[in-house]
Amino acid sequence: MASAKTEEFTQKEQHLAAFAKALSHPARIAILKILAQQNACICGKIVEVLPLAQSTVSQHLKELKNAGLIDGTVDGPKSCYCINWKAFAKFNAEFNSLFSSLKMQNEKACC
Amino acid sequence: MASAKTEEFTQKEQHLAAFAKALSHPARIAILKILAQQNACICGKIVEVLPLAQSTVSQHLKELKNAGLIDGTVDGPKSCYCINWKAFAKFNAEFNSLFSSLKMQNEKACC
DNA sequence: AATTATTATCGTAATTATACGATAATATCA
DNA sequence: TGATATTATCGTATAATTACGATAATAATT
Repeated sequence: MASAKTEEFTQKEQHLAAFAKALSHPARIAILKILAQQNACICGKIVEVLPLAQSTVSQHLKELKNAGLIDGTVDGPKSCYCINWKAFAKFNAEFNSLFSSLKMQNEKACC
Repeated sequence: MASAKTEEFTQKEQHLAAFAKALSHPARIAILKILAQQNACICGKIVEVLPLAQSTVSQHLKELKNAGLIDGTVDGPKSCYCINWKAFAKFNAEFNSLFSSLKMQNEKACC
C-alpha cells in the first residue's frame, strides 16, 4: 500500500512534495545545472556529461518535465530542453513561504 | 539497480537531493507544520492528526530525523520531536543558492 | 511487581523509483 | 528512397518507499 494516502493531505502539501520529489535525486539537480549553464538548450549533451545511460537520462528528463520544472520541444531528431523559470520561481517561493510560516509560529528551543 | 549511481555526483548535489527527499512526501511536510504549530514538541499528537497509522508516522519521523530536519529526545515513555531550525535554515539557504546560481547563468527563453 | 501508556521496531505486502539494454520512432542527410 | 543520428519508449531486474498490524521496548503509575 505504498503512497496511497496522499490524497488525505492538502493540495499545497502535495504540490510542494511533488516539487521536492523532482529535486530528490542528484542526477536531476545536475541536469538542471547543465541546462542553466548551456546557453542553448542542450539535449544529448547531458548524456555525455552524466554517468548514466541514455535511457536513464531520458527518464529523469521526463520526470522533471512532468513536475513542470523544465520544458521540452522537439528540434529535428534532437530534443531541446530548458528550465521553466516561472515554475521554478514558484517552487522557490512556495518553499520559502513554508519555511517562513513555520518559523513565524515558533522558533524556541525545545525538549 | 535502483539508486546506485548516486556516488558519481557531487557532495552538494547529493546533500540537496537528500534534503529534498525528506520533503518529498506530504505527510512529512504536514509533520513539520504540526511541530512548528505546537509550542511543546508534540509526539503522539501527530498520530491523532494525520490519517496514518502510528507505525507509519514513526517511520516518517525517523526519516526527517535522519535527514537532520528534526531532533528527537526521549521524555519518559513519550518521544519529543522538534524542528532543527539550524538545519532547516541551511537547507533553505542551499536551495536558494541553487536557484540563484542557476538563474545567474541564463534566464533567456529557449527552444 | 504488575499494569498501563507511549513509541519504536519487525515482518510483510504493494507500489514506486532507478537503471540498463534493446528497440522503436523521428527527422535529417546522402 | 535509404542510411544515419538522436531520442523516446519498452521490457526487465533490483532496490527503495510506503503502509499496516503485531510485537517489543521504555518508563511512569498503581
